[in-house]
Amino acid sequence: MTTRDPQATALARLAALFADETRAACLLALLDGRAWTASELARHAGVAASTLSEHLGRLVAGGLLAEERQGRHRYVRLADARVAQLVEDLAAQVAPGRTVRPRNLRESSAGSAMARGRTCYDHLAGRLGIAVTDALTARGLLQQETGFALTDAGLAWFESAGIGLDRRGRRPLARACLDWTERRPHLAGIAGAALCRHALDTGWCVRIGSERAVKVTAAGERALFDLLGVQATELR
Amino acid sequence: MTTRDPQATALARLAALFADETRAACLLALLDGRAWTASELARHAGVAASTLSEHLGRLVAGGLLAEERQGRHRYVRLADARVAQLVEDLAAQVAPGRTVRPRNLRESSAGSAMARGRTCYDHLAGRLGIAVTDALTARGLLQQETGFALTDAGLAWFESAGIGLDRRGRRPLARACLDWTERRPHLAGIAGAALCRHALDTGWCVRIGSERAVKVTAAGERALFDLLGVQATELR
DNA sequence: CGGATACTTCGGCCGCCGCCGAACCGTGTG
DNA sequence: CACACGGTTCGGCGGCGGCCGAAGTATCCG
Repeated sequence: MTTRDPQATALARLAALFADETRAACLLALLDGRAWTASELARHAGVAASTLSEHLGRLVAGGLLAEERQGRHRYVRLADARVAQLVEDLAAQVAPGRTVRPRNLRESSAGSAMARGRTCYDHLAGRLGIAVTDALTARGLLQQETGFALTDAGLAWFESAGIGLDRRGRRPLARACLDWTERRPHLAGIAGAALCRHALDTGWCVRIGSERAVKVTAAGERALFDLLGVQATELR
Repeated sequence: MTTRDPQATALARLAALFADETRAACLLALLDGRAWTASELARHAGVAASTLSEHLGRLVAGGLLAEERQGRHRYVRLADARVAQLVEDLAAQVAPGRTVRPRNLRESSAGSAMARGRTCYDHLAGRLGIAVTDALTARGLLQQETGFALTDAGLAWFESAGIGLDRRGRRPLARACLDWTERRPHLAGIAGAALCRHALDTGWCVRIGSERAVKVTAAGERALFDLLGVQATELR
C-alpha cells in the first residue's frame, strides 16, 4: 500500500489474465498451436461475441496472445512458446487432482482420442507423445536420468531422420513437458516441435476435426516402428 | 455455460489464487523456502491481520501452501517444489519486461544484494547461482547444449564433494530455472537444492537478514574456487 | 488468574469485472 | 447498392472479492 512490491503487482496482473474461466478456456483451446478466429473462440467458450472481444483485448494487451487481422477476421494465437509453456504448467498443476469421469459417449470418445494422441502447442502429447519419448529414451537418444537432454546419438538420429533442428534463439533444444493425461514428462522444446512438425508434414499422424487430438496413420505406425521401435499397441 | 470445460474452471480457479497483489506478495516472499508466520506476512504485505488470515485460508485450501500450527503461531510455507516452480515461472514471465530503477539507497542496496546472490526456493540464484551454473558447465559437469542435465562427471563431482543427492521421488535431478535478474537459466532440481543446502550448511554462504539474499563468505569464495574454479570477481 | 499476543470470524462497504444486448463500423458478397 | 457477416463499443446490471475494524477464541506468560 505505501510501497507496494512492483513484482507482486506484475505477477498478480499476469495471473489475473488466467483467472477467468472464459479466458482460460481460450488459452487451453489455443494450446493446439493454431490461430483461431474470435467467433470460433466465442462459440467454443459459450459467450457472446462482444464478451469475447473484450477478453481477447486483454489477452493481447497482456502479451499472452498475438493477433493477425485478415479482412474482417481477427485471428489470435498464443504469443510464443514461453506462453504456451506457462499454460501447460498451470494446466498440469491442476490436472493431477482431476479424476474425470466423462458424462456421455461423445465426451468419452472425444476424451479418449485426446488421451491417445494430441498436440501440446507444438509438440506431441498423450499416449503418442509418451510412447515416442519412451522409445527415444530406450534407444539412448534421449536421457532422463540426470536431467532431460538429447544424447549425441539423439542428435545424430534427428539428422539421419532428416528432421532439422533450428537452434537459433533461446529456446532449449529439449525440455520436459508434463503430460496431463499420462502424468509423465514428454519431449518438448525445439526437438519436440521439430518431431511433431515432421510427423504432421509426412503424414505420420493427422489432426482429428478441429480439436487438438491427432490420429496416427498406418504409414505413421510403420515409420514409428521402423525408426524408433514403437509398437502399435502402445498407441491405442 | 451449458457444459463448461472443467479443466478451464480448474485452471481459472488456480490462477485466481495468484491474481491478487497481496497473495502474490506472500507467494514471492515464501520463495525463500522458509516458513513465515501469518503476522510476518501481514506486515510484509501491508494489510490487516484479518485480511491476511483469509488469504492464507484460500492459499492453503488451494494446495499452494502447507501450514503448521505451533502454539498460537500459524506457520506457512510453499506446499512443495512444484508450487515453487510455478511461482518462479510466473515471476520469470513477468520480470523480463521490468527495468527497475530503485527509488532510494536502501532499495538499491537491498536490490543489489539480491542480484548478487539469493535463494530461489531451495536453490541458488542471482549472480551467485549463474556463476556456479556456468562453472559446472565449463567443467563439463553440467551440459546445456542438448537440454539441461548433469553429466557422468557431474554425478561423480557431487559424490566426491560429499554432496548427497536423494533421488527418491519424482523431482528431476537437474532442471533449468530462469533467473529474473540475470535472465539466464541456473541449476535447480534435486542437484540445485542439494548444492544450496550444502553451501548454507558448510558456511559457503549465509543469509542476509530476513530476506532471500545470501552473501558468500571468505571460506565460500575459497571453496568455490577450489572446487569449481569460480573467480571471486564473478560474485560481485 | 489476568493480561498480552496471535490468529480467526463476522458484518459491512466498496470497487472491479464479467456478462449481455443494442447499436455501430468495416469488409466481403450477390 | 443492399445485405450479410465478423468484430467492436457502450451502457447497464449483478455478483464476487478484497478490505477493514470490532469482537471472539486460543495460547502463552507472569
